[in-house]
Amino acid sequence: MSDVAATGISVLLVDDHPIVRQGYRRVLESQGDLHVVAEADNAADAYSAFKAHDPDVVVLDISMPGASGLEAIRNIRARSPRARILVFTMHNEAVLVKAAFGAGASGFVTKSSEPSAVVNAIRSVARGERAMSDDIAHILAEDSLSPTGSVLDQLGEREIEILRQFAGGATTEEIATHLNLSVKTVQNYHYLIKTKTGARTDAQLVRLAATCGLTKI
Amino acid sequence: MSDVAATGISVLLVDDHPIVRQGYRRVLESQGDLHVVAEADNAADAYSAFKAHDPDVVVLDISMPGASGLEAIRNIRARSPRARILVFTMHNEAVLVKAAFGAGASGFVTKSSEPSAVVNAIRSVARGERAMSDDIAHILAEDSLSPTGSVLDQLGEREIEILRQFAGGATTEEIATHLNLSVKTVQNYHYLIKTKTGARTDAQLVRLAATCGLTKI
DNA sequence: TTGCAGCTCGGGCAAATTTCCCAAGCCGGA
DNA sequence: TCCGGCTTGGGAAATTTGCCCGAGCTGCAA
Repeated sequence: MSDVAATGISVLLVDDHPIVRQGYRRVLESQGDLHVVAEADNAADAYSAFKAHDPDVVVLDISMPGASGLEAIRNIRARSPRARILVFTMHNEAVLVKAAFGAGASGFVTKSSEPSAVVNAIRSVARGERAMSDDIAHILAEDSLSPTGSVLDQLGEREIEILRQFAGGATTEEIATHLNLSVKTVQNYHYLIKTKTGARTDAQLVRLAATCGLTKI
Repeated sequence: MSDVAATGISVLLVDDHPIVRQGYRRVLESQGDLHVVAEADNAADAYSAFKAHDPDVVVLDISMPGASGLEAIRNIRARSPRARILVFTMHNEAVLVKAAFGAGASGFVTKSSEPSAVVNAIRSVARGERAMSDDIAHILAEDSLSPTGSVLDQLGEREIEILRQFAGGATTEEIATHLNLSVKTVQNYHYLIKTKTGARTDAQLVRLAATCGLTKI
């Protein structure tokens, strides 16, 4: 990590698609000061690659739906709190952004950003600054103005877990079994989640979970 | 299009994320024989870029859930039936693959493929051959062995319409009103669709509709 | 032409689920 | 300590599902 200005910025690239990784690698290395020292295609490998290479910045581009992205952030930060992690994803839900920063990310950039914005974000993060793309800033700004907050953060941990499993296609009984709860309790959560989120339909619930990155489709 | 061997292969890149596009561009151009002559980030632009540049191959990487990807394929093929289109996406549903080929795609490669597989697919498609990545071939093979066929084409027109509205978040009553049907009829369709598709849950139904491009999320 | 097959539309009725309302234990903060 | 929020579930009415049924229509094929 030492002298960034002199040695350039070492980057660990995490993305589950090989070609995408190769593409990013070329874009980043064409900048001169950015060097991709390792790649990974899943959370576990990302963690071991981080331990092995101690990069200045981790660019995390996993599809994110599962909590695996957040877990990867937490794992890395738990090991080395000075790690700089830039989340780079196509998702732009306020909840997800907040969750990422809460888990310890230093930056959040969407794929719709210009390449220059991305490399600048990497440099900012490497300097220890917080970074986010314009669209993310707007989304967070909107979110902070809305009195309701952002749909999902009005849900408790248990509610989120049940919503995730439900949106994943599990039946009420299956969820009850998984979580060792009474069917009645799961039914009540189901109802509670619907009223809290304002979803009138199971389908709306699934869409909500999907747009929030709670589940992938 | 003329002499591919001598002039190389001209490529139109369609993807909604600029950095992803730039990454692909670099990967492709490093091959020597592949030249990215234009880029587009949506279906409409893809069509006009195609008209303007008449590329040998269109590499189409839109996120695809919406039908816009299929429409882009149909539009381009309608204008010039000899167009070669290689779909390049993270989705790997058999229905989607079939739909893409049905719409006139020449190839289908997933993002989990190796970069070499992708560039080889582009070359194959440019030669007029059909191309698909190994995982897609397996998925189609599996699908062809399943007696059920491809999930959605066992549904009637009305069933598909009701599934679309349902997955879009409409209640049973709303659907009945929209289509001027009895609530009971819609309920019966709902049930029928579930049994036909094998979905045990409304959530699974929504996911099915989404992966089939019936609804976007 | 007849007849079969499949789609569309809905009734009926028991079983299951959802919808609300309520209560109790637990825990963290004021 | 007390309040508020999370978690866990019971109860009962209302609604929906699951499944079976019939009827009208269309197209296709014998």
